[in-house]
Amino acid sequence: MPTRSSPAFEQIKTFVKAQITSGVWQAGDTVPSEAALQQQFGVSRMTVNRAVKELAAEGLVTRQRGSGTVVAQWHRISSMLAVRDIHEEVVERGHTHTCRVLRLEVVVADAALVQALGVRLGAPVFHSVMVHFEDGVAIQLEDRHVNPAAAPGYLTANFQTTTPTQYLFACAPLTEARYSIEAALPSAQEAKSLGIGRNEPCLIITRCTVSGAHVASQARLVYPGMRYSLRGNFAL
Amino acid sequence: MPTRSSPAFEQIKTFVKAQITSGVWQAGDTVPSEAALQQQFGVSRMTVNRAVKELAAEGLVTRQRGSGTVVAQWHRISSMLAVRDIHEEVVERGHTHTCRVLRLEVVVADAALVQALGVRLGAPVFHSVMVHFEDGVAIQLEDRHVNPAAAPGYLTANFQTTTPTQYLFACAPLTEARYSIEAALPSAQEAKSLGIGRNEPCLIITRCTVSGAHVASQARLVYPGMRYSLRGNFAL
DNA sequence: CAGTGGTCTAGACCACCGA
DNA sequence: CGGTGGTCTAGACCACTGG
Repeated sequence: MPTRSSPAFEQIKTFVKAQITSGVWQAGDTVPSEAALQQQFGVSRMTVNRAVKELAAEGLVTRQRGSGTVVAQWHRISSMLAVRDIHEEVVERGHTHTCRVLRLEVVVADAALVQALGVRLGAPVFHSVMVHFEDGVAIQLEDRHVNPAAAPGYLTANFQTTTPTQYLFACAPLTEARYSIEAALPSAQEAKSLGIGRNEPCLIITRCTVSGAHVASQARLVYPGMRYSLRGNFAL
Repeated sequence: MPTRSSPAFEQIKTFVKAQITSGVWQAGDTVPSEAALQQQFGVSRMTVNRAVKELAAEGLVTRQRGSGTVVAQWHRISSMLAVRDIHEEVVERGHTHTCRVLRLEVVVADAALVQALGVRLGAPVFHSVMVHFEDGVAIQLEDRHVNPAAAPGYLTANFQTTTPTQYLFACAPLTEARYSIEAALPSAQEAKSLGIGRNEPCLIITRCTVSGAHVASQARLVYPGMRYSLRGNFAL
């Protein structure tokens, strides 16, 4: 299966993976040392090191300087859950993305915003609410608060051609983000804006992005449960 | 020459990250070539290569053989969504995990199971339904179908001391998984088992795990929306 | 064509672990 | 102490890209 021209380090990785997935090497077993693999494959140690280092990064094995490499206890099957720009996502599916801006305003920071954005109580904060459509169907309501210090021109942006995510990325390079994913019912206002019933469960992503010293933005993204799901897969 | 405080390749990575997060290098800008960085830092090319290669793996830059390295258009906000064992998860939070088995039986494969598990129509399939409690509060209903070819002893396992996830990990090494996350209402039976209202939205994870040639198991995990959320964070 | 990244070598020194 | 992995060098050849 491995192509003849596949790099040596890939062949070593494939070999080790095969030993693990076939059960020849069980969880907890020690993997041959770099010196041993070097002999077995007739390559330099750097090449073996790269192969095993990458397997460790993938979580298949754990390494201990001085003691050795062992097959990881749990082959953690995991996958990158990426939080992406909605426009990109829709276009990638071959559909058309449109957007309707419902609010674009300045509000005064209350206690919750002080906590979330790190601004002073009563300080001005930008607020936008918009609905994103995929081929005309509402799939996301985006309720966002923006720290003016991170994006002073936010209110004058053209959100017909640029999404808030795109705009914020351009003027406040991302350094950190936190998010949570939960299921809940939409508020009456949200249900109306999305054109769904009040009792339709939604996937709600709350995302807080940090750019350098500022918390740039906090977004509440509401997805109708019937129209959206996150998917992912993973293979060894 | 390299400072003893941190490896040279880490210092190079830190430098490049700083240029990106501070906005000196914008998305789409080309990053200095390996030869240039090699000169700048006075290290060998292998060291520079490792640093930039890892940044590419992290998604901060994209590399094109022959043309060069550019700052990635979107800094993916992403996090590992791991397939984890619920018992581990609860214990890690310092709480007590208990489990009530509602069903443990053999069923006959219908069309949906044929599709999901790759068994023949009418073939026997193991089926288990259990509720997991965190400090006595129901947080997950696990409805699982298991391919007997992957875990012949499934029905005789003691699920008071071992979770299905643990059991399957041990006897069917994982090679592949697919999942989807969505928001939906529980079925009447599920609501009753979890002790929640029929109208309480739930986070539903459907997960299909593959071990070698077999699809080992398909699980439907129902989390009461009020009691569970997925969280993640990301930092450059 | 010259420049880029992808891979690889045959050494090397170091920090760490277990006996 | 010998064995392990972590890092690094100063070369090298290759495949690919661009002008």
